[in-house]
Amino acid sequence: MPRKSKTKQRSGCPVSISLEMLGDSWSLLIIRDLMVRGYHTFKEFQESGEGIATNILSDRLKKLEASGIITAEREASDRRRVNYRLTEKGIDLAPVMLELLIWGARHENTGAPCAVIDRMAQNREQVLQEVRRRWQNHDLTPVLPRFEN
Amino acid sequence: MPRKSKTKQRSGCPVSISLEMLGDSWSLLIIRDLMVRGYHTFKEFQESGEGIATNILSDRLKKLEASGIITAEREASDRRRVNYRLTEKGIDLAPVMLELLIWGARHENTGAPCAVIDRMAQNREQVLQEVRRRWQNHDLTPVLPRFEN
DNA sequence: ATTTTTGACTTGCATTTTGCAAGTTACTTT
DNA sequence: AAAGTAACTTGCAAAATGCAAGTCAAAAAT
Repeated sequence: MPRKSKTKQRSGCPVSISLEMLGDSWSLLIIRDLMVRGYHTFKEFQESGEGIATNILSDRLKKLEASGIITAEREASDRRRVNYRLTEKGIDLAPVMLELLIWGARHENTGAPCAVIDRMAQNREQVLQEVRRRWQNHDLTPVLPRFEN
Repeated sequence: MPRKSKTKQRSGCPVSISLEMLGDSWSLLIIRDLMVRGYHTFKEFQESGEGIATNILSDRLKKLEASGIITAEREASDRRRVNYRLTEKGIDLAPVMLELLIWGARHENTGAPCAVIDRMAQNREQVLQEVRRRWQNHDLTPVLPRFEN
């Protein structure tokens, strides 16, 4: 009785495979923190305002690392700290993130000012270039602030 | 003791709010079926190759309807059938879907031929226009086939 | 050089969500 | 009238999640 796999059969559709990695409520929020807020430590994610539990955060970081979306590296100057960083594969999610942001802002009452979002929607390519530039330069200046409620 | 809400406090960030509606493994797959495959009935979603359980499918359809992303309407010619359809808000998810598709195809071994995806990535606007055109015309011709595994 | 604090996790346990099989109900077809 | 079909429900076990508390190594404070 060689039954190894958990019978979780999904199709080979790219969308389906993407969702196997990203299809939960937390993964993309962590990626947002890394991508547009310049967060890069456990504590920052934890305090990012969404209220993620530490065990779940720990689990998601592991899974994202296993998927090759982020890397984890201990800081040289303070060995307690772990620095999380997007890989190339991770930063390539910027277009998905941007479209999700624009969609949410357009169809829901969010804490984000419409003017800001409209301008981003008008200049998608520019925004994406800027996000990628900061990633390359290890520039942790936030692209967007926290939208408080 | 007026404690109504389940203390589920999330931030006002558009991404967070979007994920409250879409952040699970099934919702976006149903939307994909509606958007690019021309599926529109319970049975079609069920047989779409991802193996969703009927109780979950039923639940997600309700939630998507409650979020204003889809509508449900009984067919006149066969009152058993319920026709699901994307709303404007729903079809506006096309850019998110497209970017998710491109990302998945680029970074994972999917069942989708690279040439097809590359061409889509090169002509994003055209693809989006076509998707929207079909939606407007109630044209159920699939934009993409099922990528078998 | 101890003690305290900090960052990044585990662990235990109750609650919630999911997956699966088996109904059920309202039509339609034969 | 009987059989089939579409869209669900229901019941229950298994898995995932949320919450509070604890661990552990490294750094800061005393």
